[in-house]
Amino acid sequence: MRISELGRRSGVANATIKYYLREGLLPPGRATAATQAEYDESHVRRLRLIRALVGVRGLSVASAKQVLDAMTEHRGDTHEVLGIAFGIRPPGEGAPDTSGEETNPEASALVDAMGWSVSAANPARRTIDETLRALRSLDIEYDWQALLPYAELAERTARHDLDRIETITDPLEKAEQAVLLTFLLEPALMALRRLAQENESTARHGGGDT
Amino acid sequence: MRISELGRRSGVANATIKYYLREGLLPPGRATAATQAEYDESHVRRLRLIRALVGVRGLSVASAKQVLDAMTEHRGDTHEVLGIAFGIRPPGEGAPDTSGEETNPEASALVDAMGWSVSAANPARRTIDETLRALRSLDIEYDWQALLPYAELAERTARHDLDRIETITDPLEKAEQAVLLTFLLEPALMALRRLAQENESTARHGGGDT
DNA sequence: GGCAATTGGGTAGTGCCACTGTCTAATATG
DNA sequence: CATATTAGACAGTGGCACTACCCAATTGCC
Repeated sequence: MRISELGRRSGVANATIKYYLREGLLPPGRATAATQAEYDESHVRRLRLIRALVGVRGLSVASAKQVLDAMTEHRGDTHEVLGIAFGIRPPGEGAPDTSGEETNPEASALVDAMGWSVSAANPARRTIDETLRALRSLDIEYDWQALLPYAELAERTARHDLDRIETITDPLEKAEQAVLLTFLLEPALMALRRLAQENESTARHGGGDT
Repeated sequence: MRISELGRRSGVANATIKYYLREGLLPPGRATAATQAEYDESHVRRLRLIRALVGVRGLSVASAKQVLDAMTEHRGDTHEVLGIAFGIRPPGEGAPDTSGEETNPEASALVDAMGWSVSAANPARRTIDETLRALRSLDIEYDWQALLPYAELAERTARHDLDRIETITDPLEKAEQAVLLTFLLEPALMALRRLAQENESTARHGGGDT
């Protein structure tokens, strides 16, 4: 198919497709002439993938590209794909690596306490220390130990995630699902927490309606 | 104190403080003359709060304003504050309300199944339906029932959140902590999940190091 | 074969956002 | 009184995610 049909089938504007092509998010079609290229089902799918990561999850186009690249390069290696994908930080500050040094003592303590084995380079460590630092700068007493119960719940969540991914045999699909379930599910999980919070709050404070 | 000291003490650039004042995120100081205003500790704190919501959590300035407004207006009513705060959607699409109609059948089914009592207006419902729709548009079999185990974990998370908030007696602080723990903790919780995922993945796939 | 319609590819423009810089008149301070 | 600082208003900046336009080549259709 040509670009117009691709646009129609994926629900993405023509000009936007060209933009994604330029940015390398979408692989180019098979050129049949100077002004003609053939796209196929894989392009439609890829576009939906992009829209999901950018639109639903809210990743930046650049971050989405990294995720997508990791996904297609290391097709088989779920572990590797996730490793790269985790390096993506949501829109926010992004000081360069700081790798090597143990700059995140609280995350380390937490990881140790949980008996987890995770790379020192996992940027999630920094997120945790940053959050705790922010909370304390607001005079809220909060340290890694306060996160322990959450870590326990996160562990179960992760087990669930991995259980699901393991049911897939095709290594291509596996890497893809790993990324999708990790990233796309995040807003939904936070949404669940909010629903649960409202429920719990209602239950405790009585029906404080409005 | 005057603006320069406020800037020094909060670590926010002078011009940025003026910007926040203009946007209404930061209440104006007590004007002592046409070109002089007095700021106090509450301004320092508020600035740290803003930076936490905008910088760490990644809220937009406009969203942060809504949260902050809700927090200061309905000081006592934790339930109310959270209700308003939940209305904030992270940077992403934002179709207007669609209130009233039951447009989110999957979220509703989930809420029913969990026996939760949450307002039909809670925007988290939409997030859930959106996510599920996105997943299915990518040919991934995923419905609200697949979310049930996560909902169960979310419920426990929420209980924890509320437990902590209940320890606070001062209604002012209470509302503030509710907002902070709900919002600021989100990146940390997702970070925990990623750490747990890496750990679990390593445990299952053997030490697939790199 | 002729011709309107479509296409690829490139460049420039748009709108929004979160600041940032500059200017002015009015203090504050030594 | 001289110098520095400030509040407040406004214009400018840089980044991002598109979006519009243009052109030459090609296609489909009569």
